[in-house]
Amino acid sequence: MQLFVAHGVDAVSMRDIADAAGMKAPSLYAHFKSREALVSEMFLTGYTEYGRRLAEAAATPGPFHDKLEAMIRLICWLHTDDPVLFNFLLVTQHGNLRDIPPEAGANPVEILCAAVAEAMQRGEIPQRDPALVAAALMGVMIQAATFMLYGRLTKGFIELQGEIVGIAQRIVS
Amino acid sequence: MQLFVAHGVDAVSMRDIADAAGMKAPSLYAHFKSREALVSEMFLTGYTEYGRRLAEAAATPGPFHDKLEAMIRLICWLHTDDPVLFNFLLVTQHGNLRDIPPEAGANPVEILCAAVAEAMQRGEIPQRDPALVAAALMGVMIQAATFMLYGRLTKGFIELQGEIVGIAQRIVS
DNA sequence: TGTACATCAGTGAACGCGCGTTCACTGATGTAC
DNA sequence: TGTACATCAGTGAACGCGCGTTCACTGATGTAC
Repeated sequence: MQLFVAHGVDAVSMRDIADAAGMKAPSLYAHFKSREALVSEMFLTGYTEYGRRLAEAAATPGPFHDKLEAMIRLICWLHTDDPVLFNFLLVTQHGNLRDIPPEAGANPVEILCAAVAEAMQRGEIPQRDPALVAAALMGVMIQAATFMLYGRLTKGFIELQGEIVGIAQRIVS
Repeated sequence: MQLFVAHGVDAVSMRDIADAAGMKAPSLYAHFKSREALVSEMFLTGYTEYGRRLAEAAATPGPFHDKLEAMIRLICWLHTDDPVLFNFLLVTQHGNLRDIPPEAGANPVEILCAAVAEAMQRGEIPQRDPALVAAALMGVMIQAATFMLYGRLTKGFIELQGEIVGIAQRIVS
């Protein structure tokens, strides 16, 4: 993942990957059917794990504001805990998002959209286009991560957590 | 650009590009020094043009809220006017952003950051981390565009313009 | 304990392929006299 | 008007390279008797 983030997914060869893993290229084929399978398995594993965890946070009992805060804090924590994984998902999203099975279960985007839509139906937050509001919430996190990746934001998610929760609350208010 | 957006930048060969342009691959070298030069010239041209236009919108006279609204509406318009260019910039950002010269002049991100920071200094909006607030504003636009690209948001920027302006105003409030 | 065999992660060498790129050449168009 | 030449965007054929991938083989480890 470090290689993919540093050089871009398509600039990394099977030999590069094998080197980083301390083996030779042919050995990789004992673990992955093909290069494409390797990349998409890495992506899907991380992506669904994020989905699973986000679903937990979305299940926080109480009002929507609590759920939202739990989700935001979770994402901040995930980024801080394993920046390489987060950035890998960030950088490769456009190459892999097309092929994600649309099954809602463990898809972070789907989960956020659902949580927002539900809160609107219950009248906990003002009725707006739920997909747009979900996009706005995701956008804050993703763009903040992007700014960090390119050094435009020097503080990390841990320090910014509080401010981000504030922004999110205002978005849904 | 259509090819790049549809298949990903690295999946498109010089022969593909030449075909789409109604010529043969070697002819491309009369116009671009190399494949890399072709891609980065396409990116940089679009990116700086966006920067130029955004700088105009940021120069809207009056209070920050007017500037912000002008910028949001401009971005909505740019996306609607030439979705292929917008999506090209969206999808290729992570491959090209690293090599952008840091000269502030025509860099959309820089311009937004500067506008936000200035409004904070003048006390027009609450003092927060300007880079984070700028990231949040960009994030809304970019993630909305991403949702549209992957069919998760069926409405276009024209219809959503008003709601997006509202979200942006709440972010900086 | 010692011997024979099975297992299996890992490897060296090689494959065919499609890529980016080069280059001598073409042939239409413009220009000079 | 006709002829000779200059210009130059575009091309066909070919190049070397590094890629993903295959496959027969290795050699360490575990197991049966």
